[in-house]
Amino acid sequence: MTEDAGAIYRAPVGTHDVLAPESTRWIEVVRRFADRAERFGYGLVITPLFEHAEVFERVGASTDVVRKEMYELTDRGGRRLALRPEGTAPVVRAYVQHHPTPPWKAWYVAPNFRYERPQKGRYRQHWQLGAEVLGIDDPDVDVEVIAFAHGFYVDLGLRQVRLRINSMGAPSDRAVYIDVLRKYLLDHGASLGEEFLTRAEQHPLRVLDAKKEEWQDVIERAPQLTEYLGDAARVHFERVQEGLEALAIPHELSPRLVRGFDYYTSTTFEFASDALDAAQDAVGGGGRYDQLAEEMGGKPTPGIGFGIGIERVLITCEAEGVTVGGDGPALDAFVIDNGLGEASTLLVAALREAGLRADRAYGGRSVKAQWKLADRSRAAYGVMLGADELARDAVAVKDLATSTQIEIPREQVAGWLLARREERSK
RNA sequence: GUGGCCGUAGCUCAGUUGGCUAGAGCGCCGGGUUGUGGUCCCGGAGGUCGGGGGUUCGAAACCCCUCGGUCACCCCA
Repeated sequence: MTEDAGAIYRAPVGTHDVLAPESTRWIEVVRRFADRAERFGYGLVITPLFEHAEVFERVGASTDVVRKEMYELTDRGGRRLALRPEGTAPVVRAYVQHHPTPPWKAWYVAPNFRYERPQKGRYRQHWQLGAEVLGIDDPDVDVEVIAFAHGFYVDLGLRQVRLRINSMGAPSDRAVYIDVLRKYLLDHGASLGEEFLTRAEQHPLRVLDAKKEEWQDVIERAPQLTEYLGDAARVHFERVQEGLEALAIPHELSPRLVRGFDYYTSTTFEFASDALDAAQDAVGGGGRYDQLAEEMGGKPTPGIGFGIGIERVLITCEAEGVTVGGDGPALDAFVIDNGLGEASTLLVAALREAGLRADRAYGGRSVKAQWKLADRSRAAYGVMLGADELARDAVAVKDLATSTQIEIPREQVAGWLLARREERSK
């Protein structure tokens, strides 16, 4: 063992192992999202964990994610690859490659990788749930996509998640605006220091979401993007808002909402939780990216989608006191063997094959110890088989919550336990 | 990349101005008479005090380095 052993044999910085029972919350969140995707008519898309680095470079040269947070590698064939730092680019790449019939509605659950200093709600590997629709620019799709995400939070029981929306306009609108904004910032921020001026010059939009106190005055008085929308973008944005209102989805206009990727056009939105500290309060976000497919060498294809951070969702649930997944019995039965061995092994096997969740102890533990394990396992029933029961071709079944115990013919146990489970789920 | 705080049993933590075989609660294992858990009682296992170096008669405590955790900034999910 070297002195580094303590650092080597542990999850790398910014990554975490998720074990049960914590992991059961994860699978539940994913399951809810998958159900919802199915109800909305989205199909699962699975893309590689890594792509050619260029795929991600298309998401924008001014984004930090691309500039300094990508995990890049060169494979043995000399290819420049990168671990996925965000979910949309690979999906668009898959669309361009396979040209499925539009509108193509796809959802995904996948880890993203960003090389940054970890802190609460921010990790080097984090998981995102997401959905994308390619091939149609109907504002109704924007509304549907937003409703999909919004409903997901509501389903989970979250009440403090707020929706903010904005429009980035058409690329031409945005180009005009960026020039206006840059000029404004340079004119009014001369006293704010070099960092401000550099950013205003190079990435004026990035100034809008800066958190620096000293900058806020200038930022608040800045011209707003929505004032520079062309007719098409303005009408589109109005229809999105009307759609949200029709579905009674609360939302607030957020003229300074600029998302982290350069590819956004038109509608952009973000879900933030009041239960989280402002620094990392975004629990999901997305928007339209009508140029991205074309930038990847495909035909001009509009698209819109969102990503939701699973870790942040779970943190939010915790902050709001919302429990994900039930805390009912984890097992239907825990089988206790009293000196028989094989007969008990067969019983567990039979219960499992019958569709019941059943477990047992190993290593020849005492009967007392086995009952203790049955209790710890959060099983609904302890099912004991010993010489006495075997003689009567029965098993002893004890309700671990009420401590009442009865005897049931061996061949009826599975059916009986299934019936009890049925009752519990009502 | 920059900065603050922290690092003692599986977990949460105590360890007084450096000084007795390093403790507690929870958890884990066993027992409380022969086949029954969750309460209670008794007992037990488990720690190179993150790692390395230094100061000292003596360090878990002090100093340096290093690794790790955590939080914040930048920015994002």
